[in-house]
Amino acid sequence: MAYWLMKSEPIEFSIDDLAARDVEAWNGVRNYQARNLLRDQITIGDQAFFYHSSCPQPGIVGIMDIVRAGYPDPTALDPSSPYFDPRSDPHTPRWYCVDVCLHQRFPQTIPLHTLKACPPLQDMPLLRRGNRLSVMPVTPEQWQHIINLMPG
DNA sequence: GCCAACGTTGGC
DNA sequence: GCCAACGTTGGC
Repeated sequence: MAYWLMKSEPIEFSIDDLAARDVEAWNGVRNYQARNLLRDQITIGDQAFFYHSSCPQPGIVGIMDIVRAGYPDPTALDPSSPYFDPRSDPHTPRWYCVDVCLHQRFPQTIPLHTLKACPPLQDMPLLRRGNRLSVMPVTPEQWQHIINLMPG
C-alpha cells in the first residue's frame, strides 16, 4: 500500500470529469521517470492525490484509488489519440498507464500555497523548484499531514 | 504572456 | 558521450 500524487490540467481532465466515471485510465504520461513509477511501482490498493495544475487555483482536489496496476498505454499506439507516439512498438511497450477511480472529492481545494507553507511537506518533489514530474511518490507522513489539512 | 527549469533530441 | 538547441511544464 503506497501513496502517490498525480497531476492533471483540469482543462484537460478534472476531478469533476473523474467523478462522472466509474473507472478511468490515467494515460498520456510521456515522461520516463513517471513511466517507471506507473509500470513498476503503482499497484492495486494504492491511493493517489489528484492535483490540478496550470489553472487559477493549483492544488490537491481529492483522492483516487488505484484499481489496476500498470499496463501498456493504448493511446500511445492509437494514431487518432493526441497522445499517439509513432515510435511506440506494440511488442515492446514504451508508455504505461494505470486505472483509477474517485475515492473522495475534497470539499475544497488544498491550494499549492498552503502546501508550501507546511514545513513537513518541504521534501515533496511537488514543491521542488522546476519540478515537472506528473506522477510522484508521497510518504505516509506527508499523506497524513495533507489529510489533516482538510477541515472537519 | 512571461520565463525559469528541466527533459529530449540530434549533430558531432 | 558531450552539449547546444529546442520544446514543454507550470507557477505567477
